[in-house]
Amino acid sequence: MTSGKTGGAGVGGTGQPKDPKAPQTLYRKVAADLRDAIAAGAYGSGARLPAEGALAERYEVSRGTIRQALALLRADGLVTSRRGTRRVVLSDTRVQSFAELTSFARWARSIGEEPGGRTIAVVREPGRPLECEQLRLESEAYVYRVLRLRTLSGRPVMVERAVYPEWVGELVERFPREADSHSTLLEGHGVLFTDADHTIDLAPADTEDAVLLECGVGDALLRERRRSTDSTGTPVEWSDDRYLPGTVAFTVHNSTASTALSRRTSQ
Amino acid sequence: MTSGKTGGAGVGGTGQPKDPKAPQTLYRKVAADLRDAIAAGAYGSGARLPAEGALAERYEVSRGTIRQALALLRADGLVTSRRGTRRVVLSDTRVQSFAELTSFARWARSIGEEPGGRTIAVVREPGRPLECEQLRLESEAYVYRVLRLRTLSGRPVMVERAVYPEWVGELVERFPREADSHSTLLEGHGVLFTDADHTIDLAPADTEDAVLLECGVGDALLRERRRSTDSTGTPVEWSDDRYLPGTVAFTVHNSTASTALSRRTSQ
DNA sequence: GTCCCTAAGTTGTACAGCCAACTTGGGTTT
DNA sequence: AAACCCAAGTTGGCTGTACAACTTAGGGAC
Repeated sequence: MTSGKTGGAGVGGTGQPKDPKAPQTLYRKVAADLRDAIAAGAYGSGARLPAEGALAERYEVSRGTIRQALALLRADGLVTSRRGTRRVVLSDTRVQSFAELTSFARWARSIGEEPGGRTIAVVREPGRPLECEQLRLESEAYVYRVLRLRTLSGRPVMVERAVYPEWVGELVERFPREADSHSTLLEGHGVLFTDADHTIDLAPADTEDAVLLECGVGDALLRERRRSTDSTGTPVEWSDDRYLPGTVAFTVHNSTASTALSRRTSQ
Repeated sequence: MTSGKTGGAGVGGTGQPKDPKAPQTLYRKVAADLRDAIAAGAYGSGARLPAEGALAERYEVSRGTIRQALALLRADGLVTSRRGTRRVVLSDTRVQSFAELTSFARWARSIGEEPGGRTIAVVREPGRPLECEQLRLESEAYVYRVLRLRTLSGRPVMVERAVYPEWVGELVERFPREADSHSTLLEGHGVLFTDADHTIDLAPADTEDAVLLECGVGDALLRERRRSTDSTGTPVEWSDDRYLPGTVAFTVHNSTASTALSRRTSQ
């Protein structure tokens, strides 16, 4: 490298819409550029990536920055990393990871379907013990409970029972009934999701589920319970989502390098 | 710090059995020690961790090493990390993450249950198209197909249909029929799992499932399909596991910082 | 008392360098 | 021909430094 003041030798890839909330740091730009390059087939699946040093020269950044960028790809399972040999491209499919999972609407659009949402009911009442615990509120604290039916291209697919603490619920209450995505609306009000804990198992449909999803009472549904928190670790949402069988599957990549996925005994 | 040659001011925590395969690097030791401290309640849930600089002094390592250690805890959702303020302890429950998930036996023991396994059948035959694709073999390549019934304290809980490429299958074929854990046996032969992709959804029991799990044909089961690879990215195992409802749930932590979890349309 | 601003503390980003551990390929030896 | 060994290349681990971005608490102005 020559001087290293005016950085950037083509990191402004135009591949996909960037997450508006992600800070535009050097290593994120490099990671995004490498993602684009891999998705575009610049390095075929199974090909070996250039050495870290070579990438550092190309992007005119230090090797440490390159390593930060590659760590992101590594965590998503896009590339290997083994001491002694070059990194290898594992998958050339794009992973949207976090944002896609926290928002039903964003996920739906990413697979080319039209998301829909209809709010059935919003009530404010004292939270149940489990809910208060999940939201880290003192028991009996008031919460907002929102029942929504989610559709994919008009077809009912999922029943969402979300619970919010008061400071969030007051916002959600004012959202339009037909709003596509509560999470993007919340972002507009400064409520950001940064972490989520998911529990995935199987639950029988109750009468409400059966009516909304047009299935039989007792039919098995795929259930995802989720607690989302903001950057301070404060719980923002606790939700119980139930999907019709065959409409959705959950995928996880985990590695010895990072990522927490685990089994749990039910209840 | 004074000289920084003879390292280590008490990183030899004796909390839990260490993963024998994880290299004993400095930052892993620090991370393990911090995990132990958190689990032991040294910093109550919600407490603020010491600053990185303070930890660096205490452990007599550089701040960079501390940051590597904290990144591990961050990825597991144990602590927050926000610019400008100290890290906050989020959860004081231990997460075993990878090893626990890849091995049914290890998971079972971690929750205090006695794992059991009975191999029903082992056959060598040409792989089906889906299987060959998952294992990255040319189509029609020979594979080993292993059917096992897994029990928890004697109770049948899961049917495992694993498919291995020949070089692995030859090893598995020689394992005892009642072996608890194939994955630990494979480790003994130098076959290490480092990455896994999981797909979780719901599947109806076929006649074989019904007989083994003592449930009705067509009953809904929680299905986990998993492809595990070694450190070079070579697929080592492709498995279809079906759990009786109510016996297990899958949990994931994901954050904007790392981790890939996503929805997928079924099939 | 309330508001505002500043300063100290803390984490994030980036850079540079050094050595260890490991892989690979090629040449040498047997 | 096969086995062996060595050197070059590459990633992992660790240290040190510097600055930017952000939070928080406390003091001062009003």
